[in-house]
Amino acid sequence: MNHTELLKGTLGTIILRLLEEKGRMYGYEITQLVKEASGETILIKEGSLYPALHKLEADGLIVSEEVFIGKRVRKYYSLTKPGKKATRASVDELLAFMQTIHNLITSELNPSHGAA
Amino acid sequence: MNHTELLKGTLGTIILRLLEEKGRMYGYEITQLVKEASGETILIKEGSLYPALHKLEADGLIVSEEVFIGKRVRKYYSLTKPGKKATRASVDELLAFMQTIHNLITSELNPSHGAA
DNA sequence: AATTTATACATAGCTTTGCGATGTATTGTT
DNA sequence: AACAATACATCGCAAAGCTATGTATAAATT
Repeated sequence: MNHTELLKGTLGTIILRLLEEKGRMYGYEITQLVKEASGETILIKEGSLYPALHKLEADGLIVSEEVFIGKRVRKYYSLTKPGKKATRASVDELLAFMQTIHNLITSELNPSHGAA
Repeated sequence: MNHTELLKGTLGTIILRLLEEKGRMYGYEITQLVKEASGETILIKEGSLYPALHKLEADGLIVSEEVFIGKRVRKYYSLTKPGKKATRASVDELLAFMQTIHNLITSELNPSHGAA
C-alpha cells in the first residue's frame, strides 16, 4: 500500500501545520514526527522534504536558523507572519477539500439534479 | 483557490466509486456529477478525465460500451469484477489516508514520544 | 438563419511534486 | 572496527492533472 500519490499537494500544508503547532522544528524531526503520528503509514522521504522546505522558505512562508549540535548542523524552521496566515488558509482548504471528497465517495449521490 | 494538486491520486478512486454507485456512466456525465455534488468546487477537466478513464480501462477495472444518441456517440463505462474489488480497496485506502491527514493537521501532536 | 453555448469525445505537451538514488558528514551502538 | 541512526543536500525520474487544441453534433440565443 503506497499512498505516495495521495500525499501530493498535502505535504506543504502538513509542514506548515506542524510548525504552527510546535513553534520550530528541523527537517529530520518533521519526518520522524509524521512517521510517529501517522502510525508508520506516512513516511516522508528526504527527496520530498528538503525541496519542500526550500520552496516554502523561498516563498517567504518559513525561515531557517542554523543551530550546531556539537559539530553537526541542524536547520530549524519557523513560520513567518505571512506563513502563519498561509497556514490557516492552507489547512482550511485541505480540510474543506477532504470533506468534499468524503461526501463524494461515501454518500449516495442524488440523481434528481444530476447530469444526463 | 485551486485544489488541482490535491486531486492528485484521488481521481481514479472517485471515478470507481461513482461507477459503483451509478452502475454505468459516461465521461461527460462524470464531470457534471462531480461538479454538481462538490458544489462547483471540483471541476474535472477533459485532459484529466479521459486519460484517467483510458488507464482504468487498460488496467481492466472498467469496460466501455459505445452508445449512439442520434449521431453523437457516448462511451458508457462500468466496473468489471476486478474493478469492483479494486473500488472497495481504493475507497478504503483513501478514507484511511484522509483520516490520518485529518489527525495530523487538527490534533495537538503529543511530544512525549516524538523525535528530537 | 447565423452565432454561440453545451454536449461529447480525444490527445500532445507542460508543470508540479513526491520519490529513488546518491552523496557528505557526525554521532551512537554493537 | 563496523554498522545504524542522525542530518543535511541534490539530480533525474515518474505520475498525474491541466492547458490548449482539435473534431463533431445538438440545443439555445439573437
